[in-house]
Amino acid sequence: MKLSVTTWNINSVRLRSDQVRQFLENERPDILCLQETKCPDDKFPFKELKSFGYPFITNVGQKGYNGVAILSKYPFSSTQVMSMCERMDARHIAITLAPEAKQAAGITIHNFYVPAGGDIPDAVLNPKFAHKLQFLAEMRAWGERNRKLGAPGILVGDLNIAPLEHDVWSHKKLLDVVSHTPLETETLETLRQEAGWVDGMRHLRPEPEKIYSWWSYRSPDWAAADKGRRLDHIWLTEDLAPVLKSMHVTKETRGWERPSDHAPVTAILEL
DNA sequence: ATGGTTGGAATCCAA
Repeated sequence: MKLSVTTWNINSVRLRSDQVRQFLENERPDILCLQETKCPDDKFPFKELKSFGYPFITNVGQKGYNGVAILSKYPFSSTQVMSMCERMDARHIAITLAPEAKQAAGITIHNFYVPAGGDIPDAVLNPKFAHKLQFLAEMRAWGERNRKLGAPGILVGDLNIAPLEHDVWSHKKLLDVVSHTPLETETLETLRQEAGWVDGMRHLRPEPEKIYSWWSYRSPDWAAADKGRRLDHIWLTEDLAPVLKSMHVTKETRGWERPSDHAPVTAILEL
């Protein structure tokens, strides 16, 4: 069987629920992980999203900021929410697929939304950058514990870091820009490798191919300028790497009217 | 060197 998983920072699920519908109609992934839903739990559009053919939904939200959700065609046997940095921030949610998901049963899918980190890449001058580093430190500690469980897993999300040289439009120009500083990129690569995750996109499409999933709203002609960054990731435990068949970015959505600044990233596995 | 845009909530903050 095929299992397809998409991650998409939607930047307001209520404003863009019709774009979610259009994307799901076009691609029909089995699982859709959303970040930045920006929606308190009592206003989350469960019914509407279910009507798109995804009867199993889990969500953790908050008013105005953050928020993560997972839509699934298959039932899950458990859900999990981690509180990071001792805050109530809704930045993680996970599911484990139930027996009805057949060969995919038992796979856990973690959906993360890493803090953006503000503008100044200095933890002393900028508390938001300090928060990002603390979040990464907690992800590292969690990743090591998680690896010892030895369970098959997929980690997706807006990690707000473009780790490799060809994950940004200009490596040199972005070395001092939050999301591509050596401190961030090295920290992310180290925690990924320590926890045994394979970067799905680069596993199939190694450098020097340029791959982006985000284009700033501030660029007047984002498509022509193409000053993108690969901030959205799908990582797999090593046992799942051999069954990863394809990875793609749906750049089309970035050209839709009133788009999210992030495009969906999808992995297709053959289990 | 600077400012550029967006969403949500409240007249600014986070991205």
